[in-house]
Amino acid sequence: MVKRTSFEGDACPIARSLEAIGDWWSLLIIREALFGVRRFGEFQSKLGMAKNILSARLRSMVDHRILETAPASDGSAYSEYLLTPKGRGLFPILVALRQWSEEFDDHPEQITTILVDRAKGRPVRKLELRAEDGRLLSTDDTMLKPRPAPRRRSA
Amino acid sequence: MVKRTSFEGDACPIARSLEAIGDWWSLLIIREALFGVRRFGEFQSKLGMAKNILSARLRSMVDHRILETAPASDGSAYSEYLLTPKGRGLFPILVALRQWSEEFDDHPEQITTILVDRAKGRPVRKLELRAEDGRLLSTDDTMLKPRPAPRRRSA
DNA sequence: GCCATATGGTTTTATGATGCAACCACACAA
DNA sequence: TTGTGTGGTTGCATCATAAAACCATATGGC
Repeated sequence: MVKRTSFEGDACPIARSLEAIGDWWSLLIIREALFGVRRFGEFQSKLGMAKNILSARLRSMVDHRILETAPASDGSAYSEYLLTPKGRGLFPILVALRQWSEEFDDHPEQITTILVDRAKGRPVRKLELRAEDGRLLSTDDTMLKPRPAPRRRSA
Repeated sequence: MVKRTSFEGDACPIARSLEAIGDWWSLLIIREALFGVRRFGEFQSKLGMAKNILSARLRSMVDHRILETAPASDGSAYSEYLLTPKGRGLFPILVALRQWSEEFDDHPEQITTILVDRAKGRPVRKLELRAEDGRLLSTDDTMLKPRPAPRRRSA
């Protein structure tokens, strides 16, 4: 078998996320969905991707409960693709990708949009990772610990 | 030509990030690199991936200045792969992927590690997106604005 | 020095994934 | 009835990936 290796049973949560949205198009579909895109044709025209691939990705994300189909709001007989809470939970990942590009891209002048605070219209801050007590953490301030086994019922 | 569509010239910073690290393996390689892995063989054995693919990914990330090669620290005649600042800047993306899995995965009991604050050994908080004035922002509190054109020299 | 073995890759070959175009199904309008 | 637009599915060519074989360079024993 020469199939693409699956991360499905992997213990690493990063690998598990990539299993769901780590392909070439999924996050861009989510980006559009967060902007309010719902219809197949609208995804297809905005992203310029092949229709069969879009179809496969939408189906996969519905299977992963990132999207759900709804019976169409404008009366037409087709279905719409809406984000679930799990799908909206991808927002920080998109922000992190955006900010990495903004900070390190070799041609930042080609980036034409800014993410702003809707209330004030001012750019957002960089994503912050904090400790329980509120201290800002950088990479070196963190480490991985084995998770305590979930106790089954009582002790 | 039927090649995989490139996001290279895309104006969207998310697409630009995915162009560099949006493939199946790159982020897992970065994850290992953040843990201190430096050598080809070590990446290969820890990730269990094909050596040719690893070779191609390492080369690609060196091209993108995410990794850099160094002449080996332990005396052996081979080279090591070290993260650049741009590479270490991917850390928030990995944290975001991890936290999404922790929050929404269907089988969270399969996740065996926790990201903790090194100083206290306590789990970190969720990534926070804040406005300039410090307000916590959720998806709906944000929007995209066109970026003002970078002025060339004077006005 | 000479052979065995480990490390660090590259090459070869087979298959899965992707891209494009063509096709089908249905709704609606003329 | 025909035409048009939307929402897909199917076929086929090409690309990317996986697995294994292969090669080059150390390193170690003798």
